[in-house]
Amino acid sequence: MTDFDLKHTLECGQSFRWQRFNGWYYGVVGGRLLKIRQEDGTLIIESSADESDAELETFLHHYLDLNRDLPTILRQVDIDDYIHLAIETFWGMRVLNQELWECLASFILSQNNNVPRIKGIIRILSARFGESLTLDDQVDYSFPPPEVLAEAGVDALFDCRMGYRAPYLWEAAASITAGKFDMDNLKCLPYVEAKQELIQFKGIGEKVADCVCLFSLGHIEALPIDVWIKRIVEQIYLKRQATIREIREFAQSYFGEYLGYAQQYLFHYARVIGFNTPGR
DNA sequence: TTCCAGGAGAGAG
DNA sequence: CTCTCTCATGGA
Repeated sequence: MTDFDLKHTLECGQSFRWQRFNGWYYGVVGGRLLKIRQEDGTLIIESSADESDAELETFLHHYLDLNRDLPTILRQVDIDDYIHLAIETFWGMRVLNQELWECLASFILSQNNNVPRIKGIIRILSARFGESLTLDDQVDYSFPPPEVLAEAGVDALFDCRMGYRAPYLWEAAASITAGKFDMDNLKCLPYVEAKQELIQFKGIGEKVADCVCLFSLGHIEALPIDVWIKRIVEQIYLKRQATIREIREFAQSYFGEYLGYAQQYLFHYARVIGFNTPGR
């Protein structure tokens, strides 16, 4: 395994489920609690589930997006000094393929919210409605499926401190439980159609739909435009205020088909390092 | 105290 | 179509 960095991949704000402890990353994926550590080119993994190494490896290869040719992608978007620094700094960071329902639900909760608090809400939600999983002395909880949250009711969700987003999450859970929305079909649709379907949910707009397309459905051309991406494009590239549409049109023509990957490097770099363009 | 966060819906114009 | 106001929460 090459061109992969576990730390950057799990800490760049695309997933809300991983936490570092004693040099390991613990997280729940696919109903199992995992602990992972990277030593140079190899990953050391333990699972709470009773499964074969081959099974786990296949799952993780897809989840961590290891099947994609990262150098080719990064070479293609490495076209100016600022993103070059981002790529250099976070080389090996990959865009995850997260589970659809958890990703959709998580990003409904993400609107007008910050990463630490999103993580907190998801932790409460999982602890209250998920199933307990144990690995070593660590305990965590699976993400509750739609039918469990639909059954729980809006008030119970509101008690998880998610504020006005509670009815959005509940309606999505109820609609999926009632069979009004086909999650498997969504995985088969091309980017533009998948995004269009996602926007039908109350509480999912263009930005959250793009997050689901990028972080779960494998559409690496998707561009979620949040306050950070808006600031980056305005300050670093356009050097003026711009509308969401202008930002999208610029970014698509500038970065091309791997826009989603470019976006994640820019997002993480701006948040962690800042907006200073390399003096030259 | 006010501002901000991986925004979106409702209403006005 | 675009612009503005509002929404619950907690940390800075």
